[in-house]
Amino acid sequence: MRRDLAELIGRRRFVAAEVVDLKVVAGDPAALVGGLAGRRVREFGRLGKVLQLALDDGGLLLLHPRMTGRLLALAPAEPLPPHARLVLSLSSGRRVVFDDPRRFGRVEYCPPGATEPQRLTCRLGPDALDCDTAVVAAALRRRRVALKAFLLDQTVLAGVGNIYACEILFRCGLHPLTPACTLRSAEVERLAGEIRTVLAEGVAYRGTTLADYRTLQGESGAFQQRLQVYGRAGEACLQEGCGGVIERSVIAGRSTYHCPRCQRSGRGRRPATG
DNA sequence: GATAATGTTCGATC
DNA sequence: AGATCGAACATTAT
Repeated sequence: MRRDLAELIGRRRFVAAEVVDLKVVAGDPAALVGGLAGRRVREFGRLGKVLQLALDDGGLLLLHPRMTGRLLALAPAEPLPPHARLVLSLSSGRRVVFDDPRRFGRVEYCPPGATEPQRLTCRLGPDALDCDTAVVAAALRRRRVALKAFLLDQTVLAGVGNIYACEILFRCGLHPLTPACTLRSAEVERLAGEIRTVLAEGVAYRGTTLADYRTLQGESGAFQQRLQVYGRAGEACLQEGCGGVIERSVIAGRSTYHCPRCQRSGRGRRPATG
């Protein structure tokens, strides 16, 4: 999303911002509208799942798409999509709309020199895409939580969501219930490596489109074709010669998928093997 | 009509 | 303090 947006917007100015649904703004909608007018983006950044646009006057525009939010580039005369929440008009005449059926997504405007903490990013740990193995190792050591919950905790590492958490643990051969602090050093290295690899692959495949996600140009991602466990409950494990059947469970309140034969480092909490 | 969904936050309870 | 759980948020699709 960050790369597509940087390409589309570039050095063009925002000529207007329209808040279609007040709920999308965390903070003051009028401040956002007034603060964006006439500004251009100095830097297109991102931390975890949050887009960070640094403006030329020191202001900041943050956006978190949550479950179903997406940014769409509109053709010149194209009508707004049915769930438009925010519309940004550019000096090129083009418009970018934040479309979000479930209305969980949020945008936040921070004026230049703001003293208040940024609501969308202030609790985030370091970014997961280029996470440092030593940082992951230190965080793992301190926590007894299930690995699945560990990966979803955005204060530890920012950016791993439910789909990628399942895929990362499968590739590591680690059971999702394994307590974080029990990993051996080889497993720690493997986990940190797969976090980086799986996320990079997700980016290369332009995301995972199960139903809602679209690129800025409205195209579906392709990583859903690469999923090995997510959403595959009852189906055969894809690992050559495994013969296991993918199971679904709920960990940290989220659907979790794993192969009971490939992922067995449960340290006593794994299901009976028979 | 019931269920589940790519995410986060808050309150209650251990 | 940490963890854990459920509920809440809101809408759509199956």
